[in-house]
Amino acid sequence: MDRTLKIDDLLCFSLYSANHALTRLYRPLLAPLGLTYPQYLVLAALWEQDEQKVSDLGKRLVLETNTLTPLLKRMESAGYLTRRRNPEDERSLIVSLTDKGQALQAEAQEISTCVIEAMGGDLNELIELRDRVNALRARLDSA
Amino acid sequence: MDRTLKIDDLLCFSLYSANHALTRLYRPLLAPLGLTYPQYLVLAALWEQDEQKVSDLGKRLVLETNTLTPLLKRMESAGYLTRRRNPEDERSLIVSLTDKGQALQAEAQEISTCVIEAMGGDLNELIELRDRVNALRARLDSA
DNA sequence: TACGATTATATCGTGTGCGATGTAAATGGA
DNA sequence: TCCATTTACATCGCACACGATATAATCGTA
Repeated sequence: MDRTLKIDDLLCFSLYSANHALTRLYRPLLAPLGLTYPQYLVLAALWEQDEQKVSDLGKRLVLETNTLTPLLKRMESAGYLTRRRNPEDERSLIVSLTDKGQALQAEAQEISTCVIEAMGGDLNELIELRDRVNALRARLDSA
Repeated sequence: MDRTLKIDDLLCFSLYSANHALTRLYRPLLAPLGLTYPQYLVLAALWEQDEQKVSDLGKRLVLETNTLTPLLKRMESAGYLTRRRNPEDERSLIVSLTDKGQALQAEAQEISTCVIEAMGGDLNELIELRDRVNALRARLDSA
């Protein structure tokens, strides 16, 4: 019997669906902060390393400028970050956290706790799953 | 040391990013058929069981009617399926494959082969990963 | 049977994602 | 120096995804 067809569809659908479930989980947690999940990821990237170029954020999050530019403008309007031209290369734009953007990191700790709670399982299991999913993503990216 | 913060973000980001990578993988494979990945999932659901109500598809794919209605209309325009009122309950709509929609199942076999190839690894590993991701999704849905 | 509540789908607005294309700054020979 | 090429970001159009809301059909119950 050929098991080929279903496995692919179902693993793909698992990831698709788990991703939606996560977004649904984050939505009410982030809504009070006026953030969407992709916006939260941008903040997380900037908490890790402030003052990044748009292209750096794009590499880190694997998003194109046609996604990032309007997203960053919305976050700038909301007062979470600033965008200024790079004096050393006027083509590029440097994205920096505002005080308000910095301050959110503390609240994010609580959100993380909620999310881990909802994901159940122990941390080791989650870490192992993360590594396996990352390995799959790496294979897909190099394909 | 508190490892709490990063793990959550990175597992969530892993899923988010792996999902995007999969979509990018499918795009060029589905483009010749004029299909998007969510549309392909609808076809897959109908190949499994034809003549489903919109609400059935919504449950299967975990999508709301505000997503499905326009998507199904596009697929109807493309000639892959038909939408007709349920004579037994005029509120509901029955979605059925056309011959053209049925015929695509054969081509999907090739796409699956490409996708499994790109995901590398052996089938057992992919199946195990699928089960773990599904278990996570189940925990998230019940939270 | 009348009618408020429920159910199934549709519509609207906003925010991603991304292919295709545009624009300005920087780069690299000839 | 000149100018074609490349690079970095912006803009446009289309397709999800979903909260909020609308509408029509059905159901439940007095």
